[in-house]
Order: sequence, then structure tokens, then C-alpha cells
Amino acid sequence: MGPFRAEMKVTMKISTKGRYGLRAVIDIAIHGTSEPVPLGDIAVRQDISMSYLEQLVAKLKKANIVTSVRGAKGGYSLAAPTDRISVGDVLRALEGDLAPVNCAEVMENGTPCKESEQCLTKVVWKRISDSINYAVDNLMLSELLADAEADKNGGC
Amino acid sequence: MGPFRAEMKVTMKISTKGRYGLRAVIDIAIHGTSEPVPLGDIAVRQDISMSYLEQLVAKLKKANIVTSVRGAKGGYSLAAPTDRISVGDVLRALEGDLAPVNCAEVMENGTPCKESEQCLTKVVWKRISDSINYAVDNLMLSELLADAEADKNGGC
DNA sequence: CTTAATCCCGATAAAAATAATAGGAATTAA
DNA sequence: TTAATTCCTATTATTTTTATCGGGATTAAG
Repeated sequence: MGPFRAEMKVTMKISTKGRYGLRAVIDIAIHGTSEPVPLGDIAVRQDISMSYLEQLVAKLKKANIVTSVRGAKGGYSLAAPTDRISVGDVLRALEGDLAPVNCAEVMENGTPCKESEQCLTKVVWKRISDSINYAVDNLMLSELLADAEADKNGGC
Repeated sequence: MGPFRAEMKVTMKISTKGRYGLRAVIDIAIHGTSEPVPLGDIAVRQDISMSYLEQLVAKLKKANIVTSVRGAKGGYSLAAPTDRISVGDVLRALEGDLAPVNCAEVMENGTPCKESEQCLTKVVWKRISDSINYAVDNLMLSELLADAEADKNGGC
């Protein structure tokens, strides 16, 4: 293929990073109300390897979603109330931009927009991107936790 | 990590398959109104290798989005009017289910729902899935092509 | 002050998915 | 018959994701 092939990812993927990471955040929300939650506890409860978890919470910390206390009796806490942290915040911290689409990235061969079909597809990626972000930005951790209560009776 | 790790992808990705493939479909829509469009032409116009394109159109054909005529003067045509083919049809043909999330897949360690945080995250994947599918299912190829006309003046 | 529990950091290995290429067989218009 | 084309399947190359490892820094508690 031609030149200009670098960096034009148009990707939205929820991998184990996002899935495990979101579970970790929820675990912290549930168990970390009074004391910080050590990673080892999360690893056991969620059945995720601790060393992998370390990488995930590092991202969460960098994004100011969790705070940490080092040393014995240390661990992680949420950096804000659950109604101030959206699922979108968490997923973006873990996965990067959920739909990184912009004009430049979509241009793949350097030709101007009007001369290729790429400009047409651009609206598609934008629409997908917008809808994903709308969905996750309007869903707060507190809502997920409320569902948990409501679901006490019902099964999967 | 524990057992039961097979097959629990929760992935939504738009890769080159989807991107190139959608461009190919648009190319066929534009250039294939009277005669079938040979892959070689698409490859040149879209700057995509022909052998890779072959794999993509094979999927499109299997999904009844395009029809083919073999032999000299052969090529591909759309199997339906552009206002009957949604972007979602095309992307799913190329990428598979856009958000394959169901209860079984999300369960990762075999424990029942109520005993893990996984059930909580399930609503997240469902919400994302629904919003993506709504977005792409309500966008018809004809709309993209109409945008092309309207954009004749404007740039990117 | 020592110890155990913890976060922190970077490197790297292993596995999986994606992207791309290659070769040739079958079909058909001219 | 020939050239243009779809069709099919295998294989390789590349990238990304997933996961592990080893060690360093910090701190509460005895």
C-alpha cells in the first residue's frame, strides 16, 4: 500500500484492560468506603492477576480516578464520589480515546477530501464515536452500584 | 488466571476490514450503477491492495450486500438500492457482531451473577452495544452519498 | 529498627488478532 | 484461445494485547 500509512487507527475496543479495570473500580467503590483497598484483595475477589492489575490501576491513577496510599495498610480509593465518575472516564483512562477519529487520521493517502470516498466514511466514524461517548459519559458509577442493589433478587 | 477463560471477547473494533470495506461498498455504489465494478478498479481508486480487497468483498458477498459477475467484464454490484443497505449491515458483514456481549460471554469465572461485579459491568457493554447498533443501523448508504453531493463545495 | 505489606516502575515474554501476500483454479466476453 | 476477472485457501508478517517478572521505594506496626 501507498505512503502515509502511519497512525490512522479508527478503533473502538473494549479489551480486558477496560473490562478488568472497570471491575476493579467497582470493587474499590464497594470495598473502599472507609479504608483504601489493597490490590491483592481486588486480585482475589475479581480473579485477576495482581501484576496485570498493577498496570491498570496505574492508568487509573494517572487519570485521577483513584488515589493511592503507599506502604502497609495502603491501597487505592476513589478520587471522587461515585456520582462524579462516569464509566466513560474510566474506560478512556484504560483504553485511550474510545473512538479516535478526526479528519487527519481518516485521510489515508494524502489526497484531499473531495477526491476520495474517505470523507464520506468520516461521518460514520464520527457518528459511532459520538454515540459511544454519549452512552458512557452519561452513565455514572453510582448508577451501576444502584443497579446492584436493585438486582439483589433477580438473576442474570 | 483462573479457568473458564476461553471465548469471552467483548470487543468492538473498526479495523481496516471495516474501513476499507465500507469504502469499497461506496465505490461500488458510485461507479457500479450501470455495470459491475471490477476489484482492480476499486483497488486503484481506493489505494487498497487487490488481494486484501478480495477477502473483504468475499464477506460482503456472503452477507448479500454485493453480487458478483465472474469472467471478463465481470465485477461487483450492490445487491440492493442504497437506501436499503445500512452502514450497520456493511460493518457487521465485515467485522462480525459489532458488540458481542451477552450474559454468558461476560461471565468470566463461572460464578453466578450476584456474587461478582461482572453483572454490574454487563449493563455497560449492553448500553454501548445498543448505542453503536442504533447509530449504524439508522444510517443508510444513500445518506452518505447524499452528503457527498452536499459537500461538493465544503472541504474537510 | 526491623519487618511485612504495600505501591511503584520498567523490561520483556507469550499469545492472539490483524493485515497482507501469494498461487492457482474456475469462469466468461470477445 | 486469450485476457480479464471472480474465487478459494494457505501462509507469512506485523501489530496489539495480555501477562509475567524482578526489584525498588514507602510506611504502619511491633
